[in-house]
Amino acid sequence: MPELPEVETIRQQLAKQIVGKELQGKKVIGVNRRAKILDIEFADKSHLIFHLKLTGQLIFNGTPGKHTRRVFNFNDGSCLIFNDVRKFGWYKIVSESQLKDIKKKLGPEPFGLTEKQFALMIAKKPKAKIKTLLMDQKFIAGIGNIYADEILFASRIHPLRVAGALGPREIILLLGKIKEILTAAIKAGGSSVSDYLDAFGQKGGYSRKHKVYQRTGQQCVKCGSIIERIRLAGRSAHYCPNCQK
DNA sequence: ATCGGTACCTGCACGC
DNA sequence: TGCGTGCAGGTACCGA
Repeated sequence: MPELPEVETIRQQLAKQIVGKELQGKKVIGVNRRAKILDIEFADKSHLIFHLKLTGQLIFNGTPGKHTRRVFNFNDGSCLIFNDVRKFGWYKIVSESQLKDIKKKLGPEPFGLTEKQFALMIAKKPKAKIKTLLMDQKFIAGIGNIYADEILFASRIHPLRVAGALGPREIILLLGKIKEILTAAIKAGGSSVSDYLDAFGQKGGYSRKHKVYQRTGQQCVKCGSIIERIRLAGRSAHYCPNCQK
């Protein structure tokens, strides 16, 4: 499930619980995130990294169930449960240099981007549809289907618009909304559409704030028009036909 | 080089 | 009740 806000929520929660503990004799010295990858860092410079894909969960001190793929036991008796209904998620131990290679292939983290940098990135992809770009992890890291839809609604940009057609003011607005919405979603503990749970097994509160995602056929909160859904690059795109041009 | 379509896997909601 | 269809927070791989 998780996109940047969900992985970041789990990261913050886990960091408080497991830093300083030992897993198979290796001391945890940090819990990091890059894009949608969660990274548990050990004192010996190895890293246990996870990608939760659509339905992965990491529950601290959870109870193993039907979809539990792995239980990680810490030296103090606590544990971390990895659940994944659809089995797309993965975890592996990597070295510092392997992790560096993985990170290198990803685009920039949204929060560090300046308007100038973002405008330059957009200018290099004039023909790409804007929603496809937002979800491209090599273009910008961490945004998936939920937040791409919500960000475009907040920016009043139609998902099929081509990047080259965005004006300078729209590009600045878009970057602002990317940061604003991701920040708000982290604050709310992410979005729970169906499977997502945080590291304590709780649902995220941001789903209640979705304005377009999975609101097909319902009224736009701004103008009352009916929210539409189209197919784009194999995914659903939800948008308000009146607000988003 | 960049696009869309498909595959990976399981479960759920819906219509007949 | 049961079956078939379509859909789901992601991404890798394929051929056009």
